[in-house]
Amino acid sequence: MGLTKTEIFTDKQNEIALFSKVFGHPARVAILQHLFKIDSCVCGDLVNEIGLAQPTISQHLKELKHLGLIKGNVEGTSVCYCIHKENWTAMKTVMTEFLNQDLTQKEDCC
Amino acid sequence: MGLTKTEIFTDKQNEIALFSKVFGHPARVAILQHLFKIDSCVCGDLVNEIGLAQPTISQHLKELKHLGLIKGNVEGTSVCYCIHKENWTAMKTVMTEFLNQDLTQKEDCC
DNA sequence: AATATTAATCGTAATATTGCAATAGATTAA
DNA sequence: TTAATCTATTGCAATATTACGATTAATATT
Repeated sequence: MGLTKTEIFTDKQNEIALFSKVFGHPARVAILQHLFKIDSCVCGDLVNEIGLAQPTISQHLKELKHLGLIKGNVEGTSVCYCIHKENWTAMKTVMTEFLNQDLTQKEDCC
Repeated sequence: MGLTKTEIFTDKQNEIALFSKVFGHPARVAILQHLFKIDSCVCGDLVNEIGLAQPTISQHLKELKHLGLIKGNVEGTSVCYCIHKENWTAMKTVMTEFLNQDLTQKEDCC
């Protein structure tokens, strides 16, 4: 099959999975970290920064953009990318709620 | 190719990607949420709780176990699973650091 | 011992992902 | 206009993931 049965899960569960999926590749993690690190926006130097071919980087950027975590702005022949702050914050809320589920109440049964 | 070039990324980036990848499927999210919700440990009723076949659940459990986020304990014919608290906390530290990268300093350039 | 119960593994089909060469599109410079 | 530069898209090959039926393994019950 190779096809995830999204319909049997809640919207929240699917949302968490979608965000996680996009973080599930080190290139996308590296792209995001670089966008956070650099003060000004970053264009095609992501290709130099990360050691992948230009079409590959472009594809990863597309996925990040599709989820709304980054935005791109055309500047001459190059495109300036940066973190979409509002959406990043919203994503963080969802993910943090998932990660911070309460561990304290249960005793260790295993 | 379908093969991630892990060698060109840092250990941290690969670690974040691995954790995220395991959260990148709603069934695994649902399993973890259920393990958090139930006081006592949970065995094969995950198959009933989530609408997937037993081998599929078993496979997802295996991945979660492989990353160390859950542990399983044989109890008679059934197996009792629960969150691996120490490892979950360690994972949370890594993921939170990634999610909480500073947004405040940069002005919106896009 | 024979049977039932539960979970793991194997095998396989369908689909998704990753990566890149080649190409196309868009903008700037000469 | 032509050439140069940068990014997106297309097409494809290799690999990974998802899901499940069939089977196996292990323990419990009778």
